[in-house]
Amino acid sequence: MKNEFITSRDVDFAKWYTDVVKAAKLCDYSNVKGCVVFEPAGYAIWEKMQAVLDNMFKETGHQNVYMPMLIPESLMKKEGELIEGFAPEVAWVTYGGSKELDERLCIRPTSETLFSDYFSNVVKSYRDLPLKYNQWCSVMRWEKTTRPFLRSREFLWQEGHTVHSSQKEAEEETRQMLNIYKKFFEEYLAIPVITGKKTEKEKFAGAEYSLTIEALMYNGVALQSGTSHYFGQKFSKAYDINFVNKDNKLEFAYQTSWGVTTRMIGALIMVHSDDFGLVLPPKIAPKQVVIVPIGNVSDVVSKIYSLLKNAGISVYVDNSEKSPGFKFKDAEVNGIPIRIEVGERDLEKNIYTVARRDTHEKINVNCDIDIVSYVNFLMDDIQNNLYNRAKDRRDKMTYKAENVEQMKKIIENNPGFIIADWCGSEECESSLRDINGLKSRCILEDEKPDHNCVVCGKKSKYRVVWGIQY
RNA sequence: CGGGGUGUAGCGCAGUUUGGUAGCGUAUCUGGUUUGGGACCAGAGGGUCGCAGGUUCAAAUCCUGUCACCCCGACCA
Repeated sequence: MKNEFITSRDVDFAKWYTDVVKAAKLCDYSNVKGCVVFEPAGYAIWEKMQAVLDNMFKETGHQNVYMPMLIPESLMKKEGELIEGFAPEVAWVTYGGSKELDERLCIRPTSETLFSDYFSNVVKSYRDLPLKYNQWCSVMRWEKTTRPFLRSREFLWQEGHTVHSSQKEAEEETRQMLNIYKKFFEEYLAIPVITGKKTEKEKFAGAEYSLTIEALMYNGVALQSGTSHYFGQKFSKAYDINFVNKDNKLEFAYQTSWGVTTRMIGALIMVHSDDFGLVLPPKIAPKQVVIVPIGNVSDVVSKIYSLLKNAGISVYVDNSEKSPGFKFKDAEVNGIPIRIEVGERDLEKNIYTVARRDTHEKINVNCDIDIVSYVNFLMDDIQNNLYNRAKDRRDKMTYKAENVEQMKKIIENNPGFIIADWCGSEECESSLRDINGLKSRCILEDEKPDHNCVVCGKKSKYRVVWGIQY
């Protein structure tokens, strides 16, 4: 029954992942390692994500802008931690035509420097603040190992950059954007996430602190899915972004940045999809319903099609020359949430056969029911089912550990999230890397540690989620 | 950067040991018959065998070099 072109995810997860990507035609490899071609099916998912997020950003007072792709080396180097963090993976432009450039230009790996430089020019007074900007663009990081959507050299993302006149307001912004990401993941992508603070070692280069949303994939591997950074005055001091405050004193501004990427497409695959191919939550699926006609049924098909389309449901009819069986498999591999089979044999009995992608259930539906309400009901149910299924799995794969031995045992048997208390020392944190590359995912801010440090046994400062990451 | 592997039709592969006309499956195209879980028959098109050099009457095959990609480590927002 399962798709013969797709390796089972329980046999070889990495192969399964690329099989699903290829079978659903989400992207194709290009001539440059780590740079992929986004094919229509993959780009449509991104456009849907963009539409929802962009609306959320605008509702919270953000405006879109666009910064250059190239950053002069001198500008890039003004803030020390950032360049130190990104230096190994930036790509440089050294020639303009045939002439070697006096100063080389880096292809943006992230745009803090450009935004900060711009902000320093335009921010004069507290009356100019806050500035709440976002840009949709691609960035480049010269990664050594690459995988479609999860880690590529060029990837698409949004990066929000804001400037505020007070620490409080900037920190509130950092929280707000993290919550927007959490809401987007849980309500639209149907992916439950853990939120928390990155450790000093894992935080963004140049940030005072970084907040993160962490999701757990089907195979128990963690995926850093979105981050929101509080910069305090680090960049404003390096780039001279100051303003006259209400007391007529010069003050450095407070900044944030936050971003999510096309990696979210990878998360959708690794959380929801199965051995039949892609599975998409209805709220993010570019195509929500497919109608498969069997035999001479065009009148009924066009009636259902119009009803659904006029109700704002994304529906298409598979009128290709292929056999019905092929169309069923095709709808499955492409992750269409609902398939309506309209066949002569069924119509004699006054029914349609409706198949849902998440459970593979086939339902006989009476032709007299209100098809629009039924499809809407089913989409809600699929959306909820996908979320609950992912959450149950994540909860089952979330463990507690009190010492290194327990952590080892857990990771070697069933990878997942491990909750364990930690003293806060970088030595203890780093030493856990020896266990299959175990890293801290985030500090749980709302929970207090009640055990000693898993590594050194001294008093704990934090309760931390650990995991193996992509 | 270290260890291993692979480059042959769009995709998946055989052929390399032992040098001798470039093959198979699938996809594509044409015609016909089909349609309830990846239809069938007949025909057709498609190749710098990763690249460069060498040995040879003759190289996908042997030798040397080189490049790319994949996997495992290391490294890494």
